Amino acid sequence: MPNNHFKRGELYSFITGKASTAIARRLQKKFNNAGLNITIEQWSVLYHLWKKEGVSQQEICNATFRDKPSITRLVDNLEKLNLVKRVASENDRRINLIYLTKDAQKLQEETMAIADETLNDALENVPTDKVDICKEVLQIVYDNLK
Amino acid sequence: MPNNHFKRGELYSFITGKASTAIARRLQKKFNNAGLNITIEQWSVLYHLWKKEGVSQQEICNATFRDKPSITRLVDNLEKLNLVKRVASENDRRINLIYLTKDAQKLQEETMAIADETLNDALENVPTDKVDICKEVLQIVYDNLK
DNA sequence: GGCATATAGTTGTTTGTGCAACTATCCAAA
DNA sequence: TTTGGATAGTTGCACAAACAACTATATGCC
Repeated sequence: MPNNHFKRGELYSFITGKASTAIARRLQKKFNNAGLNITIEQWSVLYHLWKKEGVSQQEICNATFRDKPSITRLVDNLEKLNLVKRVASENDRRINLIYLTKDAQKLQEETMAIADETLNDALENVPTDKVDICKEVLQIVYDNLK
Repeated sequence: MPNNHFKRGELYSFITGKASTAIARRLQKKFNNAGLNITIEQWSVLYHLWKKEGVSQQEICNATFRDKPSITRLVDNLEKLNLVKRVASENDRRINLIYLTKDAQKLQEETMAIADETLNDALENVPTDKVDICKEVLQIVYDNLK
């Protein structure tokens, strides 16, 4: 039995990711309270577009660890909210390049401040070095399963 | 600025819980490959019932960090699969007590072995002390946001 | 007893996810 | 140049989560 064997009683909360669920719920509530009419999933797509826009849906899939149908529908909903636009690529007509609208640009500052605040809430009383170890472990877990 | 302030570029994967998502997907695949026709969410309910059955739906809500409608529907689906039964409480007719069927009892050994295996896959090359720190951090995060 | 309030559970709606099947386009090799 | 395989994106389906609104039952207080 390897020394990293997990005790059964602890399986559950690790698998369900209750901590990340709690963070997501808190962030969503703060968006709602601020009158921001977007879901955290939509926000996570905008998050990547603020870093780099004019990317294909496939690139968004890779960046956000989602499959193609999920991104199709998130982009559909973001388009309905007038936050992004699909623009057919001239070089390759299979590709939609996704661009931000002015409305979406306006959201960046406010939502990022709320997200910062949320993570500060979450990590209160957690020493920085332990946060670093936690991130390291989660990254290895992700790589192990990729 | 508190010393636990999170750098913006790292917000995202923490919030989305990509590690726990990856674990969940791996576990679901192993269930499917083993011909087990249940979702991980259904399994997470069974997981608690194996520890203690004959509990109310509300108790399952608390144990699994879900709201009541989610549990209503998970129990609906588990009932359709003939894995649990709702039994009206005699003391309090508002309450459904949830019991496992024989079919569900048979699933315990096999699915727990698969879950163990999945976590061993996930935690390969992660030293035990770092796993412990990670769990500790995630627990504090959860408590901070509760 | 009767009423207000709390609690247990259900239902409807919107949104998101994962999978499979599908269309359209591109590219490379015969 | 045609054809076969790869890639980008969409659609249908089943399942799940969050929220609000609802029903039914229990409880505590007058």
